[in-house]
Amino acid sequence: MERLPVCECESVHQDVVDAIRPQLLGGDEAIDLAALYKLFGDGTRVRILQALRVHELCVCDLACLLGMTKSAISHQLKALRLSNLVRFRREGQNVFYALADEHVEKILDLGLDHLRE
Amino acid sequence: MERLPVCECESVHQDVVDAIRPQLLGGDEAIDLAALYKLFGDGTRVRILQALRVHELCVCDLACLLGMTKSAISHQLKALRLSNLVRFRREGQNVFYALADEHVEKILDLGLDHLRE
DNA sequence: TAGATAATTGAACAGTTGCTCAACTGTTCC
DNA sequence: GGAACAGTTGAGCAACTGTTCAATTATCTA
Repeated sequence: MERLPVCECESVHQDVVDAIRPQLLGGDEAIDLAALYKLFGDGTRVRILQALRVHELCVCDLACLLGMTKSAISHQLKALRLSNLVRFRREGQNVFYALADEHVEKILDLGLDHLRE
Repeated sequence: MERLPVCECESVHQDVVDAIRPQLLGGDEAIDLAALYKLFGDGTRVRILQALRVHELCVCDLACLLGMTKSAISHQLKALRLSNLVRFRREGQNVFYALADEHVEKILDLGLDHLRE
């Protein structure tokens, strides 16, 4: 546990800072949260997730839909898979992907709300 | 408007893909959404935003709280400012930052909900 | 079994990102 | 005015990211 935020300033509002400090996100928690949002922070991944809201899709479908190579799509799906944002099932030669839970949809909607003000 | 997603696959589920295509996010919209989430996709920025939920803070306070230089904090605040996630007011030598609206808090909460399952 | 297609993987490369450092602006106080 | 401090800015650099490419795995069919 690192803790020693030496401040370079003189007149900090010490009371407020001290009050906030215990409420701050732990280092790990901040990193986990950032890692989650990082996955939504790429145009390709966002379009994949948005497409999967409508219907489960195989890698081929997604590649076709987004006009990208299967390899590129597969790499992104792997990232989404590792963070449990999507789930998948194999059916013959195809692997179908779907959103893992409704949290993902809520996050997408909230972002779109903000953009559309 | 680019449109020519030639598919490298043979047996795509064409009906589903065609049905989804019009519902897909426009290129710009996907990029804007990703850009928004990208801002939440960094540990420093997330900690800044989380701190600002409690009380408005000056750059110095944030630097002290996070144990980082004022320069590093200021760079991140600039990014948050340019996307209207925070607002600021100058008071003497200090510049106080605060969350721009409650959308930001909602997004943070939704992410934390997901992490804590 | 061999051949075809779907999907995954790892290395490599260009582009991006976040911090540091030094220089600079803006405000207060003497 | 000038010193002191808060904050901003731009260049530079190391670390990270997303795509491409080539090779590989997995499944189906003949």
